Amino acid sequence: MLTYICWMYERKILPYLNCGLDLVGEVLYGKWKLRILWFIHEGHKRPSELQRKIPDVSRRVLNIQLKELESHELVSRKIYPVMPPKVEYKLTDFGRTLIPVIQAIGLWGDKYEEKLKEVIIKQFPEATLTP
Amino acid sequence: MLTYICWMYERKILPYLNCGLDLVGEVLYGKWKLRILWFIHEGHKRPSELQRKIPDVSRRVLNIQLKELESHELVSRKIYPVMPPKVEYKLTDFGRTLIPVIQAIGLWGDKYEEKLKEVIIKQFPEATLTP
DNA sequence: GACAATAGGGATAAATTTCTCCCTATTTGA
DNA sequence: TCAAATAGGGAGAAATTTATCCCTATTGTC
Repeated sequence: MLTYICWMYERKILPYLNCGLDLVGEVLYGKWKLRILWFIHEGHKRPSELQRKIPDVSRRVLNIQLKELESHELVSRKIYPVMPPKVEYKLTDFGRTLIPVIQAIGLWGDKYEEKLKEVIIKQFPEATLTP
Repeated sequence: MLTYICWMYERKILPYLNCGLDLVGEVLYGKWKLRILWFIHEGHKRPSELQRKIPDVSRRVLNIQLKELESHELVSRKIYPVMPPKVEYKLTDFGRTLIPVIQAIGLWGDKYEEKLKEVIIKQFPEATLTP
């Protein structure tokens, strides 16, 4: 049986908060979160913009991950009382401290792009991936 | 119906390989992988040592994530033909290039430990977490 | 009037990851 | 002889995350 607290799944396994890596995992462990943060940092503030930047994420999940980032105080959400509705996200001061870290991760991925593609793709049967 | 290729789940949704962050996600997106890499880097080479360093991971999952890291060529596995069995992991040259990135992540987590604990813990009902 | 764009949620299914339990095999030590 | 340590896998369940489908509401445009 699934139970939810508001929009959030009620976890049965409590988080581990032993070291810095644990803590980071709690706030960044989500399939799209790093990219969401990065695109917000790049100035794509509105949900619809973010969705266009990351077309693979469904709108539903994008909303949920944004809510989590907001609840972790990495981003803030501003609502404009206009119609049609307008919402803008931006990084908080706290969220901004994460940018150099995300950048380091992305740069490593860019630097070793070829190697990474090689080791990732070799796990898939032929013809399932078209580079 | 679940199907597995050897030890690995046969994915139905293919990976996204658009940018560096996607690529990194493919090899580091696992609950324990960053810590596994970090402890190997610190010199804890044997599976049993790693399990003692990370008691929260089950032995089964530790093995699986080690296999994935090996298949992604971030670590290498050396078997000593002795009894009882002895296995040692170490970082590959490629894996070593990741250490500064993991360190940056961990340092950020350490630096903002208090803030992170605060925003994480506030999502849990009272008395479920004992700091 | 029909339709797109805007933001977002409910319900539910599917995918994926992680966990639990149990089993193999060998050597050392009590 | 029995237990512990070593490395590791199978089967299946549970937990968690992500995806899909559909709905609300308003304004502007064709």
